[in-house]
Amino acid sequence: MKKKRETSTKGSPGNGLAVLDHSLCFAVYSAGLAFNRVYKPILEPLGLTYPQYLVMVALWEAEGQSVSELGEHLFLESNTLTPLLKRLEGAGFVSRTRDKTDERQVRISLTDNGRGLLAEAACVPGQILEATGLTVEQLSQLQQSISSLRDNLRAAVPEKA
Amino acid sequence: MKKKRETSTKGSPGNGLAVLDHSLCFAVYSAGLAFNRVYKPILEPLGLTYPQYLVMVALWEAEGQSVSELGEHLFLESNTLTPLLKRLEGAGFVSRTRDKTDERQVRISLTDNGRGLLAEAACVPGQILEATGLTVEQLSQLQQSISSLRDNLRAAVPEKA
DNA sequence: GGAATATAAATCGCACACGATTTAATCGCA
DNA sequence: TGCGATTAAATCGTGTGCGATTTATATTCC
Repeated sequence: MKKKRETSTKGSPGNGLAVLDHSLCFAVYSAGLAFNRVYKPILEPLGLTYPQYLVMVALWEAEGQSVSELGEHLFLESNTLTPLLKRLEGAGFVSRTRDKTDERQVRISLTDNGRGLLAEAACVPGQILEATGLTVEQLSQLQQSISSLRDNLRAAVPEKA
Repeated sequence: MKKKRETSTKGSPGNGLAVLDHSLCFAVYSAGLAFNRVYKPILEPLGLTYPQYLVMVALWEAEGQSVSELGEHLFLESNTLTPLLKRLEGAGFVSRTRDKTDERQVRISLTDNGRGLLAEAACVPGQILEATGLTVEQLSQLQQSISSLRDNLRAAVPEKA
């Protein structure tokens, strides 16, 4: 009798798949933790956490984004970003001002300190690349695969709007 | 003049690499968030968060692990696990008892409810697999790449012990 | 123009992660 | 045997993530 192979992947675990895709989720989860631990000592001298660093990267690319726009880039919402941005403001890296033409929106600008931090952060990517132990080609390929996975996952969750 | 290729990847960003490896970190980060959002509505009926589910999976595989042993499997420490395990205990899924032969260790056992949850969770992996939109082959390959990346990253951080 | 609706941030509560410290138990070794 | 060193959990404080709600502003549409 040959091994049964379901035509649909939906439902019905119980073959060896459970461990496998636990493993993908867990791999992503634990890789995220590991990245955090690599970034922490590197970002600490700059006075940034990793999520704060991501926000700064986004702002170095495009200053003056609203909270929502930042959220679209980072896949975060105001309930996460607002307190984070207030900490960045408290640290003197950004300023938060209501949009004159739409007072509902808060525009995030860089302070001189915030812009200056870019130079200090210049050495960060190289250190991270080093820690990954990957070639640039592997890194690029993996980035594409994971981004694509992320987009699939996002598409699988009903829109919250 | 042919393109210069540093013999050492250390330091020296400024070429196009910065964006690239931001992107790998960010891909992992945002894929982790996305997985969480997929898991949340699936695990909610079971009364578990994703980290709690990981702990339960580890315990379904091997009951009676100490907090440290769980931590080695999940790459977490007691400062994270202790409160999480207390919540699982409060929910009636596990019991925490001091090891008789070494009272420093706390052994985590499953309650009948905790063991019974395995049957209810049987449908979870299939739903997650579905959400990834990947074939089993892609999934397996990606899992290996990311796990390997994680191990590289972990090796790059000095041991805390 | 004004009430109902929609939208953008902010707020609140809960559950992770994790550095740093504390508490309790065991081990090592003279 | 006993005491310093080591180890295992737990505790504490800070910073995310996020569901749910609230507040303030803008839009819609009659």
